[in-house]
Amino acid sequence: MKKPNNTYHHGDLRASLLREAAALLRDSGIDGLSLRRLSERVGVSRTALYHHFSDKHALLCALAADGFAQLDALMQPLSPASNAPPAERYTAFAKQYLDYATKNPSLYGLMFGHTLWRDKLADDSLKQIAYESFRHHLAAVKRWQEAGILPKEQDSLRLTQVTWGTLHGLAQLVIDGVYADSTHLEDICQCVGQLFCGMRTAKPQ
Amino acid sequence: MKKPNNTYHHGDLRASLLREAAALLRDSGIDGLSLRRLSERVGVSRTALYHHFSDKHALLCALAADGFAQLDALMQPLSPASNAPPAERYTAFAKQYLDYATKNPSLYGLMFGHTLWRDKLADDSLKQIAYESFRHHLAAVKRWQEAGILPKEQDSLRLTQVTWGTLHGLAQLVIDGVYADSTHLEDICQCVGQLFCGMRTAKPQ
DNA sequence: CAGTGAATCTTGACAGTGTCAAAATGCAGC
DNA sequence: GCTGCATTTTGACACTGTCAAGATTCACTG
Repeated sequence: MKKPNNTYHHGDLRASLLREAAALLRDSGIDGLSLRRLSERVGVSRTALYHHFSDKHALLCALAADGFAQLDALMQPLSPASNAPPAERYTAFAKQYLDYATKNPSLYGLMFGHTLWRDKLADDSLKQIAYESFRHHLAAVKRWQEAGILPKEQDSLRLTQVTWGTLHGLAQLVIDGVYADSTHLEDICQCVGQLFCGMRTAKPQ
Repeated sequence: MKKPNNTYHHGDLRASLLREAAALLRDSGIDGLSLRRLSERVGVSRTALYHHFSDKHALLCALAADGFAQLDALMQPLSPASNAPPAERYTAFAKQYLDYATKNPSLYGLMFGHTLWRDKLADDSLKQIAYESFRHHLAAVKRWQEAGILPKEQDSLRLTQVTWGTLHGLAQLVIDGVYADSTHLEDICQCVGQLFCGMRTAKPQ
């Protein structure tokens, strides 16, 4: 009886939900992203969502998966060689990672923090894209080790975990504003680059 | 009219709330810590808490402050010199930090993640103890720089931010089980130690 | 000891949340 | 044109944090 207009079936609800959810997340943070507010914003009932996502967590997983895809794409073009000194190249890489994190704080917090992983709630597609992103990072670390940018004697897997851990930890600290603010981001990245590549001989390719 | 027994005034409610809240946090995680469950567990009304904490966030801040105190105390005895090689000393330090984090995952997540900081909701006592903890770490870094354990040429503040960031990021990754699991914690810490102290000459004191 | 004020605790209520069951609606195919 | 199915809605439930108003007890003053 209600809604006699031709839009009972929304047609593209899943995509609309994701789009508006991302906007809501960006504007109001993770706490401001409630299903009622989202559905109201999309112009649909509160439970319409359940025919496209099994759960609220499923929606959040999809958002996080998009975030990983963005982050992965962003870090891809970093691989080509340049003739800058190793430390500077790694510094630029760190800067790019931290820039993405600080420019999308809520999304970044969703991708990692927010119980998605802790409670085994991450669905398979999220796991897949997240692990793929890690494998890309691992491959880059191996390349940098062979190029003499990162220490060759370290196990590549451990080194990847540590370097990613460093970037991730710094991102969190800067986002939350606990021990670092974004005004000194440049200096921090430089310190990271020198620490990881510092003593290494510049041996470009 | 109710509760004719002599326990209308609980007498030590604030402390009891904190104790049970910590237990609830440990057992059921951050999402399982609701004020109703907590008050029921303490045996008191749902709003009794509001006479001792202005807010739920205030309670969480108090819990987090306790966590910082524990972490700070734990890392204090690490300062005395030993004659082990630098990398091993730092490895042990990292291991201690990550052990605390992984053994108290929910509390650690509360101390950092959980919007306490992001939304400027941290009250002054929490800020104070957290910053004090950071200053202790900074002082330790300076000592280690002078002892030749950490690179002397780096700015101490930046170096502290980076080293803490590394430990923090690894803690998060291990806790959430994203890219690292706790079985390889030893190896990871070793990698950290060698990375930060690796090329440095062993110059104890 | 009586009595008053403040501190503490309880009950009732409200808006908000995620989610399930059942009914309503529109689309595609026989 | 009718039937089955996917989609959407309405109603309801248990749960959350928090406020206002009343009940109870403690500490202190006269």
